[in-house]
Amino acid sequence: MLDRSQNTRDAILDAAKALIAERSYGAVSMRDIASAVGIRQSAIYNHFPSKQAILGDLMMAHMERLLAAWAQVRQFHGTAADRLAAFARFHVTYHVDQTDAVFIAYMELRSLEERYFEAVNEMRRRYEYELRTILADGIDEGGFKVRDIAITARAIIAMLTGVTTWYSEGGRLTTGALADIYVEMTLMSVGLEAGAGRT
Amino acid sequence: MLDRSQNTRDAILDAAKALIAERSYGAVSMRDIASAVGIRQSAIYNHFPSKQAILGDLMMAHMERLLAAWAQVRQFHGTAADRLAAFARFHVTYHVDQTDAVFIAYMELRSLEERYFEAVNEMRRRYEYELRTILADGIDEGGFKVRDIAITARAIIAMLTGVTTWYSEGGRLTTGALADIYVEMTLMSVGLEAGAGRT
DNA sequence: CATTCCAATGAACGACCGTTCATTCACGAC
DNA sequence: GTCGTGAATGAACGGTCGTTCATTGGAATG
Repeated sequence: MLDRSQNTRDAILDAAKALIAERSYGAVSMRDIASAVGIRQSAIYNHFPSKQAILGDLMMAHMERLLAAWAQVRQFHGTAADRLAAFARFHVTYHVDQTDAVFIAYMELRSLEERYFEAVNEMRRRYEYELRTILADGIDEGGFKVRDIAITARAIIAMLTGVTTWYSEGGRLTTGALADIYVEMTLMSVGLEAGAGRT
Repeated sequence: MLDRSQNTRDAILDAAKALIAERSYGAVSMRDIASAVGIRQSAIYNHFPSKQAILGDLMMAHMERLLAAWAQVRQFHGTAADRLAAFARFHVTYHVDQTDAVFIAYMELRSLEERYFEAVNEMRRRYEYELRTILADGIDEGGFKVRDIAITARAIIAMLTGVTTWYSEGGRLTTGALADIYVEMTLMSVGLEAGAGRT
């Protein structure tokens, strides 16, 4: 029965994600993870070769899901302003539901062994490149005021990702209203008027 | 001779800051810190009652220095745009030189026992309030397009603080040029034209 | 010179760490 | 009914963790 194995494996990943986000990788033990799943520590090694592999799996899966989700949403047509708005809206709405994974992805990069680190970092670069392309197109089209594409891209991503550090469900705003605000700020931050992006 | 004690104490704090920023609180041992300073682990307890106290001291000192540095720079006169520009410039230039402390302050908040956590969080609120005041003034004066003061303040701080995650000395930009870009993006993000703030 | 005081030491503590391994167990395939 | 397979177990491993403590050493004070 492969199902059971898959479920236990996922349960381990889920428990590890929640625990590491709460306490950090170094502060979570295999015994903690096992007891959250309802098994003994040694049983984990039937599913993962090491503690590092759990962290590596978590971060790789997070970045892969992020890139795949963006690939489904991205559009090549429309003005650069439209595509920037779409990017901002996607980033905020996607990340708001994944605060644990985002937190780990940003905080535990340094806890990763090189083999995982390189792969995760490469995916981060690919994601950032998507935004850089939009900014470059916006400059070509004429509407964007951007002094430095690399810095602007990172500044926008930092601004948008910041939502995960304070957002909590059941706050005063819906996800949509929250995204509206971030979309507008993003557009304005590259010199566009409020309301420029149609998305 | 009080000097020697003070120096050893500072050396412990400096070593802990660098090590924790590199590896995280949970992954740094008292033996690691001691050996970086050149003493034995047990000697640390002549200066700090516990490992937690070292982390607490680091974070409290960081926030106190930040608030004190801002208090020296802040101006009550000038337009809101000027003061926003001054805030952005201060935040970027100050944080760029303190990447270790900033990283710890953001990452290890959850590692802090409640007593320290409350104090540190209160100082963070005070700092954020400075920016909120500027935004509120800018709305009153008429020039700012801000849909939500709380979210805008956090978005701006996240954007500006983000510089610490990738900036490294000896990069292609001077600190001043870097700050110029962030100041301009900050002003535009609240709907001001590029070049609005005079600072 | 004698006294005080504090930083530093090295050994030890109980606890917990990640990982290994022989073994047990439940189950579907033949 | 037997076999093979893979998940789960509990005990154990060597090591490291934060912390304690009696002791030492070396200035500053009187």
